[in-house]
Order: sequence, then structure tokens, then C-alpha cells
Amino acid sequence: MSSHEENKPRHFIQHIIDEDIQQGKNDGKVVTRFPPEPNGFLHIGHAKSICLNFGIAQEYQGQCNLRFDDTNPHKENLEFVKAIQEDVRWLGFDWEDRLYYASDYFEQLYGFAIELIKNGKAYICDLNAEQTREYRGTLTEPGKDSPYRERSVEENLDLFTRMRAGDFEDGSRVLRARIDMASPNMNMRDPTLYRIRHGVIHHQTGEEWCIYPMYDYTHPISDALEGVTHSLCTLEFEDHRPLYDWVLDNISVGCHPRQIEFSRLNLQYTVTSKRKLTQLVEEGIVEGWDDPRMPTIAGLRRRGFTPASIREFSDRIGVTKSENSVEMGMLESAIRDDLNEHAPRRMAVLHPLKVVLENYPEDKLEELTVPNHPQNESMGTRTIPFTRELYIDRNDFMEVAPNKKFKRLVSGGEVRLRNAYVIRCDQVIKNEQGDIIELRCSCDEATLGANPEGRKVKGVIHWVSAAHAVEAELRLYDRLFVEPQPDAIKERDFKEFINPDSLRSLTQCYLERSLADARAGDSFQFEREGYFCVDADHSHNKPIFNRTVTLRDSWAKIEQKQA
RNA sequence: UGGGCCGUCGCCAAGCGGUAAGGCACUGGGUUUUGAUCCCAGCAUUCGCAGGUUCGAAUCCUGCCGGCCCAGCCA
Repeated sequence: MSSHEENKPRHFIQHIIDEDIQQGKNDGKVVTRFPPEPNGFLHIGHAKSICLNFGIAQEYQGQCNLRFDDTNPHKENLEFVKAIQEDVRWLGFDWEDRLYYASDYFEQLYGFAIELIKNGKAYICDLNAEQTREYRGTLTEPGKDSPYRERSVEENLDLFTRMRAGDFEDGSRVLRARIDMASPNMNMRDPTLYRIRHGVIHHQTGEEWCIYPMYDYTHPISDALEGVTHSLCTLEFEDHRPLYDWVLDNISVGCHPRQIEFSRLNLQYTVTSKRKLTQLVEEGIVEGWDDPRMPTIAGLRRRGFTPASIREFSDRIGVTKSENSVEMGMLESAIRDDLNEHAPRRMAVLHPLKVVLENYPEDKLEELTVPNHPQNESMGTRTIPFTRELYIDRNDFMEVAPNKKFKRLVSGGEVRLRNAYVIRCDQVIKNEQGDIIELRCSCDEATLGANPEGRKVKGVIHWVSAAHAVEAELRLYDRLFVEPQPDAIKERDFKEFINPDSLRSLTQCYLERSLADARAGDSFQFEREGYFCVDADHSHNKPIFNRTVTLRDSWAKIEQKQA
């Protein structure tokens, strides 16, 4: 993967870090962190951030911590904590012994809050949420000072101590930074630092605390305590950087990480907002966080994406500060490249049509030895049974060719059976309704591993021996939305753009015999059809395969043009 | 009309004053028992627009235009 790493251009964050190192900052050390909030599953956008943070650490021989930003116990839980760790690990990254929680720092955070209060930099405010909003002003008008802004240090200290002790109700008071209510940056208008939350059980600290610190206060301090050098986050936090810096400038931590913002990934035909993904799961629009249609890491994994393909994708999309809208083709290309190289080939018939070779003896069985990969001998061979009765795909037969470019089987025509013989269609058998139910063919015995004499047979189709076929369910997935940017159209709800055909399940598909012992997670290329992986719910008695992605299909393009 | 940020090919993205990398997509052609893969070729006289500085500007300056983000006791 990414064999041209040497000549790959470096992105702006690498430039910044290079300069910092050149100037001797942080003794040349680089420490990053990936800071998810455990309130949902990780998605492809997080994958970009994970690859960036862990990738930077690897490149500079530094470290990347995994830190749960768990300051809002109301929305967070252990299930997500576990799933996130599994996903990061699966992607191929290792935080070693550096698994942290912002809640590890609650006591220290509290101490720094006392320090701010003592220095007149923070105060207890009794305004309720609505009043606070009114006092904040608007984007174009300055806010007003809270009537509680001038409380004495002693009173603030007393009140904050009692806040922690549980003397006050939820929402009755908050701790606020004392900055500037007239700042053009809304984040600097005396932001809330601590709020009161009774009766929630925090997944790490249980009922130890009834006050919880806010992100803007917690994040810079957590970074500093961990010795993070470069705190990478997305663009929407750009306005928060002055506050990030303010917090660190006004307390006595001897470390001041540099926050750098990059643009988040926008993948077409999907959504990556946790709120919306949660909605899809909770409303049963998909079957769970790991539904193969979900852009979650768990969903992509179940769909058959490999860690390497996701890392490669992250690499290809780059890191910048500009708004972007990445085409699905980018992701698909990354997984095709990986699977083309590594997935063993197999044959599977999705829409079976019976073929009887009238000149092939009824009791004859040939075991044909075929390669698992056409370009890679080291992947070995397998045997496939060849018999008188076979299945081919209905789409590979037409009574008359629709045009001169059609090179599959037609009535009276010839076609190559992949890895086997050339056959000719002699007779088409239909039922009373006129549906084609069977083909009577003859096979040319001289064409096993050899071209037919005196004529050219252009078409090659795949097949499966009827008697040996493994019946399976094949799940064909398509994009979850029909609109490239489902959440960009603000007048409409994103759910209006759900693709009703995002899952098409085919039962009674026939797979070649060797697929009988496939194991959950295995990936194959079903020749001429696409890449499929064995589903998590697969069993020997109920085989289920998910289509990861189709093969590139230039025939489909030709057909489309003619239509 | 407050503040912050962004505008280079259909999409992503290099470029940092010396005359437009690369990837995806697309279009031709070759090889092929997968209409796959692979190979070869093509694909921005132009960098949101308009001025200016300069021998020379995507890169510097000025002014416009367009887009994104911010008024949670969410992150």
C-alpha cells in the first residue's frame, strides 16, 4: 500500500510540525491524541482523524494516546467505550499503555478551577440557562456582564466547594470563566466551565461527582497533562482556540500544546453526524451500528472493507482546511485495489439458470484444478467439480444478442465456461408462461485449457456444478442515500433521501463447492460479479455473504450509453 | 451589516515569486479463459473575479465575489 510514500507531498500539519521541530520546540518530541467521546460508534470521518493522529505519531517516532472525552455522562456509556477501542485496534493502531479518560483528570481539573477562582479568573454564576443566553448578546451585539460577575473570591470559593458537595440543584449555578462579555468571539463571552448534574452514573467515576467540566475547559488541560504537543481537531473548533489558549495561559500547568484544525471528511451519499447515525440505528432504518450500509468502522468492517483499504483511503483524501465532498469512488477504489490483490477468486451464480450438457455423460465428474488468483501463483489452486448439469447466470444468456458487442451466450452461439470448456446452446426450454427455465447445450471436449479450432469464442462466463452447489444468501448493498449530500439540504430532513433499495437480498444463489467452509470475515472475489465477504451471521447451514463492492464494469457503461 | 476560516481540472489534492505534481473519475488503444486486473496514451495556456507590484504572480499587495463555522449548562 502507498508504495510511493517517498515522493508523497506533505500536508500542512506536517509542515507545521517540521517547523516546530526545527525550532527545537518540545525537545523535538511529537505527542498526539485521538479523543473520541464515547457517545456513539466511530465512523469513516473518525478514521481520517485516527489515521492522522496515529500516523503523525508513527512518522515522527512519537506517541499517540487514546483518550475518551467523557465529560458528559448523560450521553455516554461503556458499550461505546468498548466498541471504540475495538475499532481503533482493528484499524491497525496501538495506544500501548496510554489509554486515558478525561475523567481521570477530574480532581486536577477541579484544582485548576480553584486556581482560576483565586486569581479572579472564574466565578459562580446564578443565571439560569435562558438568562445566560440573553446576557450573551448576539453575533453582532456584545453581551452584558452577569450580575454575579463581581462576586468575591471567598464567596466564589465557598459556592464552588458547595457545588461539588452537592448543595445545589441542576441548572441553578455554573462556574464561568471571567473573560470578556463584549468579545467578538462568542466563545470568549465568559464561557461555562462547570455545570451541575445530579443522579447520573458516570461509566468511569460512578456517582463520585455531581459537577462536570465542559469540553472547552477539559480538553486543553487534558492535552497539557498528557504532554500532548500537537492537538489536532476539526475546523469547527477554530473559534475555540483562543479559549483553549486562555485556559492554559491562566493556570499553572507547565505545558501548552498547539491546537491545529483540519477539515472534516464529507463523503458523498452518506451522513457522518453522530446524531443522524444514532437516529438511523434507533429508528430501525438500519439494523444496527454495524449494518454493512453504515459508514461506521464497524459497518465497513462487516461490509468487507479491510483496515489497509481504509488507511489507504485516508491517505488518498489528504489533510487540508478546505471544505470537501469526497466521491464514493475514492473509497471504492481503495477497497478494490486491496481486494484485487489479496482476495482469492471463486465462482458464484447469483441468478441461476440451469444448463444441461447433453453430450456430457450423466455419471461423469471431473475435478478441475484452477488457480485462486490469475496473477499470483503463490495463492495456490483449488479443485472445482464439473458435471453434466450446471448453473449459469440468467444475465449471461439471451435468445438473441441485443447488439454486436454482446459476447455472452445466445441461442445457437458459443461461450467459454470459465476454467472449463466451451459450450454451445442448442435448445432453449421454456415453461407455459414463456419463461426460460433451462438450456440444452453441448460441450466441446477439445477446449479444456485450449482454444477451439477454426473459430474464436470471445465470451467467458462463470458457472457452478448443480449437484455440488452451495446454496447461499447474497446481500447486495447500494448507497444508503440517493442524494450526494443528504444533510446539506437544510429545508428537508435527511431521511427523505434514504435509498429504498440500499439492500437487495438474493436467496438461492449457488456457490462453488469450496465456499462451503468459508468463515465469517473471509473475503473473495466472485469472478465477474464483485468482492464478497462472509457475514458475521453466517453459518454452515445458513451461508450469508455481503457484497463489499462490485467489480469495475465497463460493460454496464456501454449498456447505459445505448439505453 | 461581529468574529474565525476557505476558494487550483467533475471529485480529492500538490504548489510557498521562475512559468500548473499526483490520485479518483472520464476518454481512446494494447494484453487477457473475469467486459476484472495490468499496460500505454489523452485529460487546467490556467489557479473565484478585478486591479496593482515585478523581467516574471496560483504564489506578494488592494478591492470585490462566493462558500463554511460560531449566539449548548453538547463535543
